[in-house]
Amino acid sequence: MDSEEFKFRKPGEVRTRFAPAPTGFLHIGAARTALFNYLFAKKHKGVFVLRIEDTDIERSKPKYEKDILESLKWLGIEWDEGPDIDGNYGPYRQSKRLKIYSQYLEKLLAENKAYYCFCSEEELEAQRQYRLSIGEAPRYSRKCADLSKEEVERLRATRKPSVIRFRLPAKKIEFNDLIREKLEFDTSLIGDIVIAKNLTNPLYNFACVVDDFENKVSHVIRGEEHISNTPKQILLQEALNFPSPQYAHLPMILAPDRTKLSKRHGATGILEYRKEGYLPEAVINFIAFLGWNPGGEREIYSMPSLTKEFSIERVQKGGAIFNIKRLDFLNSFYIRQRSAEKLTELCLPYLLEAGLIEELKPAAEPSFMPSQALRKRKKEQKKDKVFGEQTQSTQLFEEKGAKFRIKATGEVINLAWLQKIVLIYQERLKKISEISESTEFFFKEKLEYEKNLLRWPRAKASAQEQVMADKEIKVSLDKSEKILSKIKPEDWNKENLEKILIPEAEKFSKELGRVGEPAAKIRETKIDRGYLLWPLRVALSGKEASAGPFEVVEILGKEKTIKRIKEAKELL
RNA sequence: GGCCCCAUCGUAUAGUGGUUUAGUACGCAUGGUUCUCAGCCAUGUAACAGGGGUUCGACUCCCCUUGGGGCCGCCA
Repeated sequence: MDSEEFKFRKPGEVRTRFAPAPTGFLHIGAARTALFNYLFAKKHKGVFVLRIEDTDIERSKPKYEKDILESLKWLGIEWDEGPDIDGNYGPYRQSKRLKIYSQYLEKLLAENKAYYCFCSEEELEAQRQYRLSIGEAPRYSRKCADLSKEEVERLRATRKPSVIRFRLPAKKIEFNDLIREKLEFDTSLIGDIVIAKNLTNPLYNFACVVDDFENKVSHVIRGEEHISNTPKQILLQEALNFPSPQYAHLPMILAPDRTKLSKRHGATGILEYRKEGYLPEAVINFIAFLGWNPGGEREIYSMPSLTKEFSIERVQKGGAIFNIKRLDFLNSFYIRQRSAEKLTELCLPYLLEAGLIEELKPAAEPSFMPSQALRKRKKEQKKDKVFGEQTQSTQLFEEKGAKFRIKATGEVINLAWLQKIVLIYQERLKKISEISESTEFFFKEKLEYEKNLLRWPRAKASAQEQVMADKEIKVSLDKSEKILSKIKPEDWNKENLEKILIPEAEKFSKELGRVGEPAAKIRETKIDRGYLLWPLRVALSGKEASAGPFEVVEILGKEKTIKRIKEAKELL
């Protein structure tokens, strides 16, 4: 409570904090602030504190607190001190610390460093407009600054609305910003700021100063928008006899049009990125490089290497534009790094969500399970249904017998089969969420596509402008069907299929060639496997772009492959 | 309007007075591998905002202009 307590911070000990207001979802900018505080603390073997600044009772919402905690957890930004993940905030939520603030407030009042102000909001607004109109900074007139004790008592007794103002000393303030170096302010331009609505309702600048002191914060790393709050807070520290922490103000993160990042520019909440299928390591790597870089040419950094390399001096001063293409690049990189098991686990929720597959009904709940435990389990399952913590799929992985069913056909499938699909799309995914759209053809009963898609497009682009005729497509598909029908089930794998189909495709290219041209001439033309492989692949996938035909044929299996070829021929 | 902050390719950045015909990555373009897409490989594209100083020498230091941003709440 008293400034002696501050001395409990060991000399040289680094303590940083992230102090968000739960008035919105945790967005990219705030996440980076949290990251840099975390990195700085870890780099210096210090302590990272999380504190919830909910003094604005109107706008603070529990759902935002939850969102903040869950976002940080997902990103792997772990706090050493702060609320428990499951809602036990202890002293790390300002609304739980009102007594502490009121004590400091009374002290300031008693020392005449703060005073009650009874001016009405209308009055203040009129003043503000006036000062603005004469080209000056709006500043409080100090009308109530020198009210006598008796007058204050009288006014308070009448229950006239009041606030508490800080008698802000007019002086030149200079502080050293770790990123921007020397910053100077003339506080005579600021005026007496309101530090509390009343004894039990502190406002940001005041509560922040008290908490930074109480939390023994050594380094305040925060966004650029707080630069102008810093002189006010330093003055408050002086009045309260608190030591000043070191400051570092991070550059803004801007939208592509150089304006402030907002909802207009797509997803801004961190958890939205999770839902879209971004990996936390990609998001971390990406935001770490917004306004900072280690100086070398390495671009891929994990949390541990970031912790090792981070230095506040290398933080940029200018604002950084958020470039989603780069995030996508990093995300696809990290997707390619994941193991097949992990990636499949990540894809599962999307496949389920898209209604492509469903989980086989689990065995009925044991009847002896207490109803309370049952309800709790149901509740948790509901919460984590799709994009939560994926606890369900993890569990399923552990149970070897995990099975799914293709919704459209009712076929029972296992994880190994899903893993094969995921694997051939691993290098094609920018975001996990793309898995359902690009692989849906594996799960459909019947494909729907334009008949023209079956035509090999390169044939169309040839000099003669000749297109594969329907008849030729049919010949091509017939050929594929014939070849594939002869392959034994035990030979039905990618390597074998390739070994058989490639020579056949080359042979077919010579046989067929382009419409109307004599075989002799065609033999001279370049071998083009597309005449056989393209119609085949489209017949199986119904898509212009997909994974390779051999892989698709293998995974689809003989029966479905033949069926789809037949269905394609019916289109012609 | 006042105060404050910032400024290298489209984007993120390297660069801390001569090593720079300014490097890297993303993006984009072209070519190769390839039935397609993706991936991979190769090549290319593109920047020191402008003007004054200081200096033998300036992307690097100083000033001005311009441009961008932040704050000026009984929000944080």
